[in-house]
Amino acid sequence: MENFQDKISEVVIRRLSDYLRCLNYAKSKGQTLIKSSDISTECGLKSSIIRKDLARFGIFGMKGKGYNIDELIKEIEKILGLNKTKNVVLIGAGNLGTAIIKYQGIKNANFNFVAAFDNNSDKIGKMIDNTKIYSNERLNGFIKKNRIEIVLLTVPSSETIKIVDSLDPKFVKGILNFTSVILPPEKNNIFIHNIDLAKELEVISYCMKKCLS
Amino acid sequence: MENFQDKISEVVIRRLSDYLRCLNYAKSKGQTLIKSSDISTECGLKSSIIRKDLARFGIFGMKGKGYNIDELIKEIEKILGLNKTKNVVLIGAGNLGTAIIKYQGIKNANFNFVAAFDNNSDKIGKMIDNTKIYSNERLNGFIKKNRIEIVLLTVPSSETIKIVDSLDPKFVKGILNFTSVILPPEKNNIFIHNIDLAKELEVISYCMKKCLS
DNA sequence: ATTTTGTAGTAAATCAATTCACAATAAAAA
DNA sequence: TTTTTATTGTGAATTGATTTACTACAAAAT
Ligand SMILES: NC(=O)c1ccc[n+]([C@@H]2O[C@H](COP(=O)([O-])OP(=O)(O)OC[C@H]3O[C@@H](n4cnc5c(N)ncnc54)[C@H](O)[C@@H]3O)[C@@H](O)[C@H]2O)c1
Ligand SMILES: NC(=O)c1ccc[n+]([C@@H]2O[C@H](COP(=O)([O-])OP(=O)(O)OC[C@H]3O[C@@H](n4cnc5c(N)ncnc54)[C@H](O)[C@@H]3O)[C@@H](O)[C@H]2O)c1
Repeated sequence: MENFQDKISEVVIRRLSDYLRCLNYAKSKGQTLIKSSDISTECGLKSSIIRKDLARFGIFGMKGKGYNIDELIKEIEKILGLNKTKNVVLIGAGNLGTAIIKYQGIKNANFNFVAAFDNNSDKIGKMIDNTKIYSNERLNGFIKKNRIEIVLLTVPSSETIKIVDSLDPKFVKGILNFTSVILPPEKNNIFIHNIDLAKELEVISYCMKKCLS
Repeated sequence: MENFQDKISEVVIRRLSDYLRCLNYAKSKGQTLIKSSDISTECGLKSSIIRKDLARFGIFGMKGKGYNIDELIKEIEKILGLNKTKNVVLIGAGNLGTAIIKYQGIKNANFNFVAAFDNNSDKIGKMIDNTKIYSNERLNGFIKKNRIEIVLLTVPSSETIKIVDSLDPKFVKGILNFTSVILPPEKNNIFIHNIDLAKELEVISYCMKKCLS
């Protein structure tokens, strides 16, 4: 249904993620149908682009009525690959890593937060909430055995490259990189996204300046 | 120099931030000149777009030689508004907030991390590293007195809207919102950027799926 | 039945971003 | 000098994304 697709750009995928949030919200209020114009106000977009985005993936609504929310959620989840649970580990259980481990948001939905890894012997063997911290040495065995597909990386920046290069692309398909080493969008067939606090601050800084002029 | 500018899109600003990182790296290695093609390999872009981005802001290199690194850094910092220090506070000194407070990365450069705020009496008055945690009640007075321009928001999502609406746009010009409530890019004349972990995971999930097909 | 209403679907038009391709020019080499 | 070399700067071409504007339906109202 969405595989006779040419090239989908990342902005489209980001919009689908917005639609999904909006749909779940509408559903939580008991709605069962939604108009493209409702999604559009909620997400700050033109309604036509929403219809176009959906049509592109072979998703159609009912003329005069709108889209069926449940169906739409299911379709978008399928497109985003959220219909199949993915196993996730975190590497580097420091300040940021601990915050993420404690954060419940990830454990919902379709991401199965399995374990954390660290190389500090004070931390190895401890639990953070329900998540056990293992020694880094067991990382690759664990990834293989537990079919880990996603890695959250929160080690010191000096360790970033070494760890990324050690991950087995046979299993690991995606990395969310929180370190300040900016990695390319793909490396060894693993997709990488950088969460770059410095860049976000710089963008905000620019916007603020413009607003004054 | 950069104000007879029409409309600059956010992607250009994000690229400037990339160039800056690349330039600082080259500088740290002792280079004084850099070619657009060097920046281009480092940032994964075509060299022509780098030259075009820079020319657009009235920044020019030397034909046959390249760009002067120091000058380029200074110009980009000016464009991004990094030449003037900005005061920053964090609201919500919980798990994530504490990690950010302890993170040294922000304190460098041009962001002056001033204080944290919380409404939990167990936390008020304590220090996290060198940052003091104040009561939320003192927030607006503090913002006014200390000319706080940027807020990092790490409160529980249920508190997000209330706090955003309480911030005085006379002083606060930008918010980095880490909560799971997604805010519009601008509200009450304050620029807002959302750092949305769920969305990043969804995008990664999509990329992974595509890679398998 | 027939008309009206509301909203989806989409082709064409517009707007925006990127890349190409090459002239301009400064420095280095001959 | 003159020639060669390297790299910038930029108009034109291309590619991509968004918006407009209108048609096609389906349901509701008359
Ligand atoms: N804290 C933040 O808010 C924040 C913000 C932006 C970026 N970052 C980045 O996130 C990363 C982590 O920051 P932090 O503040 O949590 O640092 P931290 O020092 O508190 O945590 C790093 C953890 O990684 C562990 N570690 C070190 N080497 C390791 C290895 N080879 N394998 C496994 N574990 C290893 C350490 O034992 C430690 O527990 C850094 O790269 C930092 O630049 C942090
Ligand atoms: N921890 C993460 O990795 C992570 C990741 C993504 C998003 N988030 C989001 O970040 C936010 C914070 O997450 P957390 O894990 O640090 O939660 P947390 O509960 O540990 O921290 C929240 C802090 O805010 C304080 N607080 C509550 N109400 C307040 C108010 N009105 N004014 C000031 N302070 C107030 C609390 O006392 C607490 O210290 C949440 O919205 C969460 O959804 C967290």
